[in-house]
Amino acid sequence: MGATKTEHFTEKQNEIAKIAKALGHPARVAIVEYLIKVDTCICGDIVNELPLAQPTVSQHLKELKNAGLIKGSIEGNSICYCIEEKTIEKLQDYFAQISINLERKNNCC
Amino acid sequence: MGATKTEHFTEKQNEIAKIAKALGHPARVAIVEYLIKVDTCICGDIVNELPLAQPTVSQHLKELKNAGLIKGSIEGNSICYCIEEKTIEKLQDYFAQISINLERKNNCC
DNA sequence: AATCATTATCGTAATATTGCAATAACACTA
DNA sequence: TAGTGTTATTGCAATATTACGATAATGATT
Repeated sequence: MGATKTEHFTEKQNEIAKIAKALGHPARVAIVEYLIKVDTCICGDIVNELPLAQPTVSQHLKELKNAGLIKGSIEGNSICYCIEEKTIEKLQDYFAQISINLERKNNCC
Repeated sequence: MGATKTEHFTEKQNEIAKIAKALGHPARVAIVEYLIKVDTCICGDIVNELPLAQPTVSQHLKELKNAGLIKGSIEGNSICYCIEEKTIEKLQDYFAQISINLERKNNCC
């Protein structure tokens, strides 16, 4: 045991969980926020922005990429990372939809 | 090592990461969706809705409660669980803000 | 070609998560 | 109070995550 039973849940549920999980670490939240703050794709400067060692940052970037939250393209001797807007949008839509459904709720608690 | 270095990040980043982490498992996404779908607080019927054993569900509920996504109140011999709307709102606001910032971005990729 | 700068991968240790059987705790009911 | 139904806790095994030193890989610079 110890492995998540993904097969029992819907594709959408697994998708949301995957994206949420990628944002389930403050370093990765910080990376995403930084990419948005600098207002452009960033080439070779993410490691210095974080209080973590280079391999650790690299691993976090990999996970964000794997979840589709960022994309990276090789640019000379460094790598340009930027936000994958579609995925952020997907999350936003999801929570917006949830909020709409919540408003219809007859608050019983 | 192995423990997250929360002390190096902002309170907001840790807060968002904590909520996102709680949603980083399809079973917990399913629980939240179910609580919203039934359109009311639900008393003693969550275990049957999930393809997991009762102790596992109980643990997931505990984590959702710990992250502030749901709240439970004792109601006779079962427990009423419902969505903590404030927390969902917090997430929604966060992603809405991010999306606004993204729109201002000069898309370079 | 040698060096430098940047990022990725490997290997490893510490810790956390996932899942469940067994059991406990609790309130209701007969 | 014995029994029933519901939820929580404990204890454990399997797996995943987090972090980083060492090292490799890659492209640019000299």
